[in-house]
Amino acid sequence: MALPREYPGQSCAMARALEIVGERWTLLILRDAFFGVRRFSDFSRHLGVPRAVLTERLEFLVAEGVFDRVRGPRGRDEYVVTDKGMGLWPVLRALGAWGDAHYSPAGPRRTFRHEGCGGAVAPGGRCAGCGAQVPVGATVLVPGPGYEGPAEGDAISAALAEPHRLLEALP
Amino acid sequence: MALPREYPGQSCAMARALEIVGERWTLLILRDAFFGVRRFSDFSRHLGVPRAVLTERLEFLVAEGVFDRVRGPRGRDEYVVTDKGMGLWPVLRALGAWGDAHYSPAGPRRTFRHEGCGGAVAPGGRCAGCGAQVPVGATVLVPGPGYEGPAEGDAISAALAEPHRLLEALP
DNA sequence: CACCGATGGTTCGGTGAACGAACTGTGTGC
DNA sequence: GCACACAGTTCGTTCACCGAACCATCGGTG
Repeated sequence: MALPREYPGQSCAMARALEIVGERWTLLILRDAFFGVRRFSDFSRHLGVPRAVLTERLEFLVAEGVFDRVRGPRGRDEYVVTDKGMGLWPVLRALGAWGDAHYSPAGPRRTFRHEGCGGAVAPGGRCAGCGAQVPVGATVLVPGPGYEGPAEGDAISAALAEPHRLLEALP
Repeated sequence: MALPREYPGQSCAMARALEIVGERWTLLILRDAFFGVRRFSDFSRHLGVPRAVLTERLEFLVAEGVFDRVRGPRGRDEYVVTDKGMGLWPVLRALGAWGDAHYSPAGPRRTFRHEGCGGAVAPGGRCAGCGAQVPVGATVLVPGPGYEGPAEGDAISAALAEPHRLLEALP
């Protein structure tokens, strides 16, 4: 049988992309990585994904060149987004924009601003202030009006609630 | 236990969106719908998805307001994308752009053009010809240099190979 | 009218993935 | 040496996906 991640017979770029990032948890792992999460246990704690699944997903994403596994300080492995992985930011941004538009009556839970200029970054990546196309690394994540506060006793979601640049490692 | 489609504890717009469209097959069903597929048997034949799964997905997407179920000609049910569903086009477009960039060495398999103007539509939705933001319904799907031809004996993929407007019912 | 094929499903047994809890190994810091 | 955090692995259970077969309805055709 075809592997469950495959979509046999679909010679389509969207299907091909979904074979890489379409499995359960994968896009949320990637979202956390954009938000600055890098370590196995931080992904695990913040997402609540079974550890075996997390191992398998990280392994696969490294093999596909979406993540790099690097030795961080104190001998800990860190998973960082590659250039290829950064190409997936528009996908996550579009998903978030749709989710906010239809399931956040109080307004967006997170907003994105152009570092320096400070203008709001539209889902397409354009800055409403200066009109520039903002690269992922120059985007600052700021809680929006619909933000509901961090989960109880979760250091990761508390750190995510502070404004910070995308892809920058959390403290 | 939490329903399998859920991501418990994630108060995030992306997670919320993935609870709607993150299950296996859902985004491919939606892609086909944008390309003009509307009937149960056409989805089934073209995607090869198990019929029980297709039933469940269509039902759920109708309940969530992504599809409308309407009585088509000759008493057949048709599933058409709602305004809310159209909001997901940027997600699919971004996925396809990433898939093309990294897994289509011969160039994109499909391209998108601005109806009338004829300019290429960028993943963000802007027309390279006239600079306008192109609505989904004014986008024309055209096979690109990486297109590999329709699957053998598949009337649906043959119809998809002809240039046509998005969301317009196939012949 | 009886028949027939297409449509739009439902049912059902088998299989593989996800789940969660427990366990293991490995590298620091004290 | 010892404790602890980190980064997994193992394992039994549960659940969704799979594919094949079955069923009801509708529209035409003889």
